[in-house]
Amino acid sequence: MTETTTRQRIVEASDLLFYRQGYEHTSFADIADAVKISRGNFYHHFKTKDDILDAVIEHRLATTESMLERWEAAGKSPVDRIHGFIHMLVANRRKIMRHGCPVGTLCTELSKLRHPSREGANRLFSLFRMWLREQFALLGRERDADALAMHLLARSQGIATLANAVRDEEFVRREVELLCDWLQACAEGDGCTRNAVRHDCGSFDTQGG
Amino acid sequence: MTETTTRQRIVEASDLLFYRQGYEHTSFADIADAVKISRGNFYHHFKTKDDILDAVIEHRLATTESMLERWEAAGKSPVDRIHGFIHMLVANRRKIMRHGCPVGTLCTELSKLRHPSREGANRLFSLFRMWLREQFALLGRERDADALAMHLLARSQGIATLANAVRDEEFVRREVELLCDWLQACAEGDGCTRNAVRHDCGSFDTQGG
DNA sequence: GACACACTAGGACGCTCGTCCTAATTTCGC
DNA sequence: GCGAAATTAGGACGAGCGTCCTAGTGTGTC
Repeated sequence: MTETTTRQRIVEASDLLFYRQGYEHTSFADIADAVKISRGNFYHHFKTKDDILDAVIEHRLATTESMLERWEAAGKSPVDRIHGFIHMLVANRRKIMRHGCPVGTLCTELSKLRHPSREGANRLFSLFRMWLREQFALLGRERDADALAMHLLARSQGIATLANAVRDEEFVRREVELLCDWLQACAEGDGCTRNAVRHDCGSFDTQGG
Repeated sequence: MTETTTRQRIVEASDLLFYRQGYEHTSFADIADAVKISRGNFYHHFKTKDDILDAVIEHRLATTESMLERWEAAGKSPVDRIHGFIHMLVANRRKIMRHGCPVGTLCTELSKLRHPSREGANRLFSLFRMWLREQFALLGRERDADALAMHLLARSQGIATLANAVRDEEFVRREVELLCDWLQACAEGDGCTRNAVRHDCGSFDTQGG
């Protein structure tokens, strides 16, 4: 009882701190302060800091999954549901401008740290990717559903990264409207994966390591 | 002479390490190993680690500026030059898949650390932004040149972030082709900032923050 | 009331970090 | 060649880190 409560509080406080300050920059002391327990008490709930990270990732996976299920139930059409995804950028714009996207920034940090849980964090991306892919398939875009999902994910990540850097709310608004236009176009079939003329920009160079 | 050389070597080694491992995760010992000098020797060249970071940012600003000047000279038309920017994603795709975008990941990290040099790093974004804005203006898009520049920056950032997460070269190739299509459309006037029908996705919610 | 067990507090441990000091070595103008 | 300045090496220092131990407190069972 109190075990799960304290553990839960540790996970949720860590979740927030990892998001705001980054994983590496958050210390046991920070978490202990937030949860108001003694530092030595951690060992009873988590063996190592990495264990806390894993619990945070599991927690995020669970909340994301249930959020997607809610969207699934709430949206009447695939367009509605994808629109719900896009709308996240608007609803959370203040957090995003302050701390970036929780998923993207965590994956980026763990990648730099070459952290074992890197792949675990990537599963958060996969969750969104699979869900979006399904929505685009329902939209009649079975053939390029995955490409469309990845495209939307990338656009969202880019908006979050730049919004965090320049802190421009108008920019977020503008880009979200563009995404809505794009979604509309997707629904009408003339979407965006390789619809127009081809340039010769596909010839890859070999420099760079 | 040897002063500037050693200092230069410290800056360049730090530049690379900050990119690969992140600023916080890189220690004096790491840099000393890379430059092959003793740890105590740093103090003669830089007072603090933050000073090294500032020097690295200045160094990146300088190299970026000269790169943009080279593009300026090499590209025959604005489309050519913007295409050069987009092509960066292809030329550096391996580095990007391994470590993300040098500019974006640094800005994101310094933002989380609430680091004083955060704004300095953002100037790297500004450099690209102003350059791209000028190119779009020359393309006859004076009125929305800045929006187009920001849009392209965001798309690039998103591609870099996701490429780093999923490590999918085909994804990069595909998205770069989409960017080329988009650039072509921009050049033909029917670009992308608010061209299509309007949805009601502009009504901002107030939750979050 | 005794016992087992979950939980907590506080601090010790060894390590790495950024910083800073001092002494040796090199460089270079004169 | 000499002296001053620049440069280097090596290590000391205190602080903060993640980890781990131990003693103490509560709680429920028989």
